[in-house]
Amino acid sequence: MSEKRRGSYAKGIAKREEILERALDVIASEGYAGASVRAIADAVGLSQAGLLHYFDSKEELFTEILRKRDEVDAALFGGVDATSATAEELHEGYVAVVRHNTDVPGLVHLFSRLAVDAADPAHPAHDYFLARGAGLRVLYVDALERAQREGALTSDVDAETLARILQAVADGMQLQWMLDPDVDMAATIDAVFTLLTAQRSGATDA
Amino acid sequence: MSEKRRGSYAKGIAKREEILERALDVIASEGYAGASVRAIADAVGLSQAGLLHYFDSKEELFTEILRKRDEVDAALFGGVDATSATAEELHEGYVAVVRHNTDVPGLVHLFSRLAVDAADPAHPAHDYFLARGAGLRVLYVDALERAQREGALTSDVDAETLARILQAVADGMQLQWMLDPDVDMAATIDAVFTLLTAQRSGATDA
DNA sequence: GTCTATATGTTGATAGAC
DNA sequence: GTCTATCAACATATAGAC
Repeated sequence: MSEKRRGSYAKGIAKREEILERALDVIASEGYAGASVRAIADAVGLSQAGLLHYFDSKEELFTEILRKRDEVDAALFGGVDATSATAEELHEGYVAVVRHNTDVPGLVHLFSRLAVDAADPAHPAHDYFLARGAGLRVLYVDALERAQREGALTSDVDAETLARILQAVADGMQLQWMLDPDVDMAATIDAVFTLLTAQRSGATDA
Repeated sequence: MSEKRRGSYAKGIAKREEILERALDVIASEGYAGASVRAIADAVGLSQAGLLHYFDSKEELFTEILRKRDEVDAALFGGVDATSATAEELHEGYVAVVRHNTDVPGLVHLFSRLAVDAADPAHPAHDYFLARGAGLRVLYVDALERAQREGALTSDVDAETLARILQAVADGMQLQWMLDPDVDMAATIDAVFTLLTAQRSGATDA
């Protein structure tokens, strides 16, 4: 999982993890303002060159920070690990994550910024975002399809598309929220789930 | 509407517009790759300094390019002008715009990039995005509320929130599409409208 | 109004001492 | 493994000639 690292073994890898965790904390609490390598270096108590000793480039560094964030979030809330969540668990987990994001504006900013930069296939975050999105959607589709079969969810739209919509709303609401922190991201996500579940009476009941 | 411009009058303003239109074409066709002022300058046939003669800064330049884009789009599709669109017209217009965006990846990229940068209240695009979002939502809310009163649309979620969701899906789908151009933005937007309209049988009919 | 030239700043990355 | 020092590569913005 970390094959391309240099001659450094356990010690170096541990330090690398430590750096990422520290960077995560700093960005979360102090925000991301076009964060440069130097800024992160200062924050984690290393020189700029010292920091880049552990990462091939700035872009890789930031990509790894996001990866570490996912890891931490997955541990806190049932992330990509939860293989067989119910739609209700999915709903609650989703809202919980979004609500939590409100407390880490710097990470939201970093995520959005990299999501745009990652459009370039040569950017290290390109594959990260592709894999992340695909992974999340697999998780969603699984839960959504089950809910659809149980009639607890609309079947007017296929689960794959529903998953994309859920992801899009989350990402899009982050943009709105960054622009105006008064916007209630969690409430809006919640409303989407209302839309998905409210209409099961249509073809089934009548 | 353009009061802060310098001593230049009609002539200068016309040139400014010409620059923006040209820049729009170039970015639309050749893409936006972290486009610098110099790149735009080359494209429009001016030196970098010559171009900045018409704009206070790079950030203002790019903001104005987006503004011009809105202007052009509003003329092509019923944009912010259409005051009393029906939900159906809204639906069609929305999908048409999104479909059109597929042909101008550079503009989509620029838009997304600036949407992130505009999180900073000091960025010239901050007010632009705030006003743009608010304007679009007023338009949507108007049409959505009317449709809700007619029972053609779900009333499980208030129109204001629905408008935010629609906006979020569009912005979020752009991120997904930039990452993977195979993603069908228009179809996904279409599915959202399906969600909004499919469930009107719930409380009303039964 | 537009150019050339340049001031000024910042960044990411590297070389080499310790 | 970490630092200091330094580099080259831009970028934007400005000054001043034409």
